[in-house]
Amino acid sequence: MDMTSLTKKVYKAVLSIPLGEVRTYKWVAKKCGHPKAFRAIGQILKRNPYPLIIPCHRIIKSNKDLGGYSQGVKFKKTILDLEKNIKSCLQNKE
DNA sequence: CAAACTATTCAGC
DNA sequence: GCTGAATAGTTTG
Repeated sequence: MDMTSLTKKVYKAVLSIPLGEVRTYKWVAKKCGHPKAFRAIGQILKRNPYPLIIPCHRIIKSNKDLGGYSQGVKFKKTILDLEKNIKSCLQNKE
């Protein structure tokens, strides 16, 4: 398990993102203490050994652009919409 | 150890 | 709004 300086911090940062919410690479980079490692973070997420335990689909570009996804941007969009649906369901409690 | 690659970001026009 | 250049870290040889 390559827990490099960024990897470890990125994991926690990404896992800290609320359901249905999205953060930018810069946001994660800054939270990790590496405000200029936004690209390296993308690399880690892309090559991350556990894409299932890491909500890497919640990471998008600063322009609100999806950016990319290890399993396909299309899938990423689907998950984002799905998470929003789940969030909506949780708030819709009577 | 050095080079190459990258799911990005910023600046200029 | 789009194109070009820059930056920082991971990965591979």
